[in-house]
Amino acid sequence: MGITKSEHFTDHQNELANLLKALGHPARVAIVEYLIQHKQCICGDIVNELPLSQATISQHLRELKHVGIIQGNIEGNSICYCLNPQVFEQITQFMGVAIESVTKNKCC
Amino acid sequence: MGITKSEHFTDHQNELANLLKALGHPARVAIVEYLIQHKQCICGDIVNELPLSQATISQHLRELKHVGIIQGNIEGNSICYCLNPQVFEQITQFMGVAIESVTKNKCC
DNA sequence: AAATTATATCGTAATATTGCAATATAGATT
DNA sequence: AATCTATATTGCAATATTACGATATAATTT
Repeated sequence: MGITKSEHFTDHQNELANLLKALGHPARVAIVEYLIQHKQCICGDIVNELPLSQATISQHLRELKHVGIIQGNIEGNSICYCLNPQVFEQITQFMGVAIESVTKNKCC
Repeated sequence: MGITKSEHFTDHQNELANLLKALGHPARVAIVEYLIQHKQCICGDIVNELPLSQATISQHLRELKHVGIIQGNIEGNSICYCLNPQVFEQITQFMGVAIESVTKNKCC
């Protein structure tokens, strides 16, 4: 079907899944890595850096923005994007719970 | 197109994206959460727990297994699945780098 | 105000994902 | 060996994603 039955899952499960899905594309990982490595984060720089068209990059940026991974601020006629640390902490917390669980009881 | 241009990205970017993508679905988050909460992790239990058909659960389990998030061990005629902590550590590390980067230089 | 620069959106084609019924496989039990 | 139980696979329909050219929008500069 291609349609995810979101209504059957908890808000937390849907939110976390949306975050992880947004990060689950190499171009978007590359964008986040670019933002990690550079203090300046003008959209055009990312377009020059990645082997994708301007339209495609813009689309990926919109997805990252939509789930709150990045935020964009208008600076003249360009847009400065930066990371929102909260979402990374949310993901880290989930990973931590998973790791802790496994160290406590390794069933197989 | 729907086709991701993996060849343009680094192995690390592709691997990380594949991991995150595999976790980027509420049913798979729910499966991982089930494995976190229970010591027993028989596939059939997950089928009973989640509002999806056996075929669909099996498909999600295969995806999680394929990227190494879970591993399955045969136990009689059923299969015991469990989490692989390494992948969670890999994700945590990336999140840590992102968080560290933002605290150092917040550009917007 | 016209031209330039930077980013977003639209439209569309190609491919991927999701979900399930039906069926296959494989170990366990009778 | 026939049956039962548990899981995987196949086939298919519906929907989502990815990518990009073309175009729109909006601020900047000439």
